[in-house]
Amino acid sequence: MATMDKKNVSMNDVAIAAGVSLKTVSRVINEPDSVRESTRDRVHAAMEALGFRANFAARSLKLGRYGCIGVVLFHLSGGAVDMIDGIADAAEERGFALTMIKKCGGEKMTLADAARRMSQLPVDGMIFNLRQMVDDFDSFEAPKDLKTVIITPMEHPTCSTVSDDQEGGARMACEYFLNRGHKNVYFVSGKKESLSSQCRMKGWRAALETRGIEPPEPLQGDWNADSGYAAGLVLADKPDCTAVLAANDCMANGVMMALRDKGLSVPDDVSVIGFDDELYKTIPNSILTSVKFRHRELGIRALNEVVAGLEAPSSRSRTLVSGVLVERASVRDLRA
Amino acid sequence: MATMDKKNVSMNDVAIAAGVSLKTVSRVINEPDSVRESTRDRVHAAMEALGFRANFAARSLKLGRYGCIGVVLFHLSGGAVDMIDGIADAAEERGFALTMIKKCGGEKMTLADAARRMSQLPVDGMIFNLRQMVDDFDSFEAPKDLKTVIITPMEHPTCSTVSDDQEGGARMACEYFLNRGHKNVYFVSGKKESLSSQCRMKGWRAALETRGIEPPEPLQGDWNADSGYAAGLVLADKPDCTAVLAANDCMANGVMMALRDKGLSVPDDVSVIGFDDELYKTIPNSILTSVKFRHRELGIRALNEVVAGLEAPSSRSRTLVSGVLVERASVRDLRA
DNA sequence: TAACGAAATGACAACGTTGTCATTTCGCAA
DNA sequence: TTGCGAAATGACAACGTTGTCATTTCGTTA
Repeated sequence: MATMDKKNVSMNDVAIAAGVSLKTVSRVINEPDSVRESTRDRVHAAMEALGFRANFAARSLKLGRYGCIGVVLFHLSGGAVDMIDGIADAAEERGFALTMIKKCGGEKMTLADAARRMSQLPVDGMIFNLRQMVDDFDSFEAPKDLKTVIITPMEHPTCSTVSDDQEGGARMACEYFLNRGHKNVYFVSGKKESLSSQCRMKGWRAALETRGIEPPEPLQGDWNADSGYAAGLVLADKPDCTAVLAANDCMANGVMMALRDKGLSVPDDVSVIGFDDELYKTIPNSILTSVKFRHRELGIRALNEVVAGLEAPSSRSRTLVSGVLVERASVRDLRA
Repeated sequence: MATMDKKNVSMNDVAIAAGVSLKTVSRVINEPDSVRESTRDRVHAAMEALGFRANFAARSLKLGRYGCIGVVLFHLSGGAVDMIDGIADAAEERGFALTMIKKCGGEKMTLADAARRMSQLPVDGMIFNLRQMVDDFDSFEAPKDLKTVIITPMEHPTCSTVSDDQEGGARMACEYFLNRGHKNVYFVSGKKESLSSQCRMKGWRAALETRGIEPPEPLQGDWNADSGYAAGLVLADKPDCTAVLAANDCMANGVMMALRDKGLSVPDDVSVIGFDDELYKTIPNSILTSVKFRHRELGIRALNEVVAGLEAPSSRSRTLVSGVLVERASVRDLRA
């Protein structure tokens, strides 16, 4: 039995109900201190009574900004949760909301298409979460008035980028092996098209070559344990294989299981390192040493980068978030 | 060296450049067929030349809607990725974008607070992803003009809800045991505050009681493998324990490892079922039978429910998305 | 009490679209 | 050519805010 007069209650309605001008209502919302307390109370009472809610569209139209950051998901993988979590938290902290769309697969998976769609939405800047290669990566130009940050390990000619230091993480793991007397490191990759996998492989290769070691042929996996197991069976037969770097923990676990099934011990016979440090969730007393990336931190950095660039959309920076080696017992020190 | 005249190009600028009226530009965008082809081309050319992008705020203000659905994340867990994926896909398909905010922990974690924030943002309706209890759940009333769907296993007095049928899934798993001759089923729970865990436990209890079986004391876990391992050590000593239902796959794996370490075989001595069907990703040749929930489907349903209710925000419905039992080899048929 | 500066409030335009309704232009038959 | 209905286009208001500037009210001092 409340007011059914109009669909939405406007500031004007509140103003009339409170016996003040529209502008005063506006002030109560935006600069409360400039309104006398008695007036303010009256307005608040009227807002409450009428169920007033400020109109986002009108406000944004006048202000020329939205208070929203766009997020484009090109790909949704496990690590993405933590990253989104970081983005969302950082956004909340800075008073921004997120506007999200998904552009997976299909012809539409280009940066240009995503940017076109985003720029029709309420956003002051945007973040692209790109985990695979897209056709127009190099040729893409972001809208000049919309700060754009791409989460990708590749460098972009005009946009800011943020990434885990996947390459550095892989290098770190290799050096960890080599510093403990291992003469070579085998590598089990993830899916071919994954940029993460490619970067991890690149880092592995670089680390070996730096030491003058010829990298052996990498084994192709698909992120899942079964492919790691298959790789492990092959590796078990290589007498020179004392160290294996797997592109994620699941495959590393597969490798370890295969080695054991072949009568080899980890770490006594073969040492193993994985990525993502998530095996402990699934395996009790897990011994797997693993390179962990701080996805949450990544998201936070990406958001901060966008917000920092709102005033200067054409600025460009490159941020790398380093990984951490979580040491457990899966690596043997051959020097001992 | 392009136009630096104004910050943003408006329809009016395009109209002048194309030598038509502002309204004609509007028509080119919204009802192209009502504009002569030659005129249309001229306008398109002008839009291209000036880099015109329609202003979201002005458009929404006039139309009275945003084309965005709000999503509130109260909690961000593993299954949430797939759910968000489903929501995003369904939204994309129906031409909606998502407006997302996070409300985790703290005093602010009430439905009322989330609704207040959301209703200041560009949204036509909203989805709350609620995996834990909040104080004001029962007393909460959604804004009358904003369709609200809550993803939660609990029924809500006024809002539509969507949920996995966690209870049914647990019941299904128990009956699977009982139908194969098991006389009792032990249960390993997840974290106490988790609604999922509570519902799974409820279903387990109900299934046993329906058959006149007194449910044994449930074992308290925390979702991770180590807690499952601890539970497994306890269960290994119970002579009447032939069947274990663990509230997720990680703990189920912990249980299995403990049983094996105690010299018991799965499934010969003890049968095990888990939840979420994700062990195969981490364990090669996994034998764990598991109840899988279709999180993606859940997200799709939630979004569709919101969109369907946009015109009638006060409508209310309850949707349950059933789980699926993925059969592997971890359950022994005692009748055989 | 008068005069004054500061504080509080108000009137009005503007943001960039779309809806309404009026006007112009077009194609075609007489 | 003229006339006519339909198609194409345009003028103007409106959506609900906030910024600008003018006006009113207040508290203080002379």
